[in-house]
Amino acid sequence: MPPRKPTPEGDTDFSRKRATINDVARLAGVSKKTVSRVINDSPSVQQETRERIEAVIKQTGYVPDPQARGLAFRRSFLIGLIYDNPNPQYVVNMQLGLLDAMRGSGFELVVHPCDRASPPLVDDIRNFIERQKLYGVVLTPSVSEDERIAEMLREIDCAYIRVASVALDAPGHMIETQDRLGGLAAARHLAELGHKSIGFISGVSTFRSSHERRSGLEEGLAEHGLTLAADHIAVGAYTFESGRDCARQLLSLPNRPTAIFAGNDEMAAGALHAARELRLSVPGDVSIVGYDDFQIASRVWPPLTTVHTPTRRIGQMAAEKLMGRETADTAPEDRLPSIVVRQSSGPPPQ
Amino acid sequence: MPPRKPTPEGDTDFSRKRATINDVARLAGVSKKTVSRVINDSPSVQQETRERIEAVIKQTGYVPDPQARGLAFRRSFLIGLIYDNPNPQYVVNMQLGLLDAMRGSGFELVVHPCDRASPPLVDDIRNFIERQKLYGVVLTPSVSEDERIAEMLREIDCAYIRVASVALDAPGHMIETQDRLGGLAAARHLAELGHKSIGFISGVSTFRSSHERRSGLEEGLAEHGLTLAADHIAVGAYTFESGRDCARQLLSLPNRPTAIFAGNDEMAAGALHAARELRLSVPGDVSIVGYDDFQIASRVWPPLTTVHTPTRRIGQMAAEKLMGRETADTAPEDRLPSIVVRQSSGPPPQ
DNA sequence: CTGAAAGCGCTTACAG
DNA sequence: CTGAAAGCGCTTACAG
Repeated sequence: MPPRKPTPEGDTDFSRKRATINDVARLAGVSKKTVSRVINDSPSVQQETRERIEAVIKQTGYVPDPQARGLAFRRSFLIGLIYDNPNPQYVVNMQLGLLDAMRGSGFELVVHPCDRASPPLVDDIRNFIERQKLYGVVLTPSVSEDERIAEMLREIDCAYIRVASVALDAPGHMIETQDRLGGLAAARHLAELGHKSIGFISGVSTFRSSHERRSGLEEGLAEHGLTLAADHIAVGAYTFESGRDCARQLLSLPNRPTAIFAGNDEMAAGALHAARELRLSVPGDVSIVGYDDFQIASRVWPPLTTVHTPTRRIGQMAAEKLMGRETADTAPEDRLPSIVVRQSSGPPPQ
Repeated sequence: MPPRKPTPEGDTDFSRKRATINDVARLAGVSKKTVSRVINDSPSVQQETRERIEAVIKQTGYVPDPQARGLAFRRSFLIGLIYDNPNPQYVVNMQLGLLDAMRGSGFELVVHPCDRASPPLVDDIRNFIERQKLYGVVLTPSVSEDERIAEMLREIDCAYIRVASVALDAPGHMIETQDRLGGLAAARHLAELGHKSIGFISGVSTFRSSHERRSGLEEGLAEHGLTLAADHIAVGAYTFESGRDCARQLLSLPNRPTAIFAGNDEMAAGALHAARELRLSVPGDVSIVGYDDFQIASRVWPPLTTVHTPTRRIGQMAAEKLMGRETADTAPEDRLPSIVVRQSSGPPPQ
């Protein structure tokens, strides 16, 4: 078979080479500007013309080139995920949620981990956004809580969504995870089991969630006439090791708590190790409750009672909001933290 | 302060608006083509001219627009990560490694999880690549093992790197993780502890790693005159639940093994749960060895002896190779699996 | 070694 | 409602 001669005037085989806006315009007998109007859902196209163009688009399998479109729009079709949370499961769940919403939209996800303590952080993010002309960005804790970044984003007029435990910005820029409610659920669970002496292992204080989870805990205890004793609070760092160390400290107290609420599952897993070292049984001697409901919660022994966080759903909501495609309201149980009772919590010892 | 009048002929304030190739050309008194030559490291630019242009680039902070460059090149500066491994830690480590190598290169990472069982898989990936005109892609197991995808990649002439346990392609397209060596290390460790009766929980058979890890195990056992009994092999699915179920089966055998090598940490964690249910102590009654050395390995009790996989380093090597920037040879211990001894393995019971 | 023209595949003004 | 021209910021192919 001899190589096919290119037929510049009437080529209609787009199985190998992708069709362009010019091909569609030629085949539909209109100008490329009119094709552009159809692509961009402009209302000012005659119904009949629109249908003819749409037929050609379908037939040729034409898809607009995001690069060319981006160059002309001065804006790409890339969405950036900017994060500093080191937990792999959080990161992956968030990515999956964003991608859930982005599937079929023509947008793609560019990931950008960062270090909040890095001095050039704000400039780095700014360069990343300006260089790629990002369509918008999603920020997760704790970088989402950094006002310097939010300010820069407004300055360069970049669309953004901040995922955080409380409203830090205008509603259009926020997805709230309401971690206070998670702390509240943990407190109620433990109080209802009969615990009166409860310990708290906090996450690192630079994460807003640490404070929200604690304030929810205190609110829930107060409902039952209980308070969080000062010496029953230990400040960890959301890491396994810090959870273990904090739990050692709390469980070595003469008046040791009968239950510990840890700020996340990693620290709760550390607390489990500390209890084992001290030959305390869980939940017989001490109940332990985590936060996140990541895989680790069901891998440790005993499986952890924990607060489930709908991270993937949160990610989906964030991307929908960024793309201006908010779907119908989500049921609260789908987007708010909720307690998952497993085997690490039980009534206090007699 | 009155708004500055734009000065089309001599604007030199690029603190707000980014400089373009035209600005640099004008300021350096050359054509934009010559600036383009400097950007692209063309040798045919006079030293003096080059220096003048470089000075202007530095002064203006000019960075070429990847979108415009991409449109002209017919290729973007995006690298795609295509994966179907559901383990969050694997995914995140791989991403971090790729980003390690990409930092400062001007490339960005676009993530593309997929489902290998999906019928339109190959077309989806092809559309993803062609639409975004990806510079190249990195594939990880098990999609990296799919020949239909590799074939399509060659057909559309897309640069690609396959990360897999063995060489499935030309060296220029491969990063080998050599999982056989990991199985070998696990076997030697257990044999040296004195185990004679060893069980194996395999990963899902559609992952090449399942077979490589097993063949390494058998090779290591053979070195000590041992073999893997047929009824000591259970086929899991790389999941926690499958590991638990397989271990239940193996540990309920009349001639139960004194040690179990699980194909990954998740299954090893499941095996730990099974041992606990059966009131077998680890490692007193049975030793358990995992594979991956992800965080979970040190969170469970007892902390797992496991095979460490340098996933992040592997990712870094993959991106370097894709960008044609291979650095000096890595020490083998940096890129090969190696055993990490913790507390889940010990001598067999007397 | 250097440049003027044309083009990558789109969109934004501006007309009509 | 539709289109011809100019432009987004680069590079390729061709000259000189």
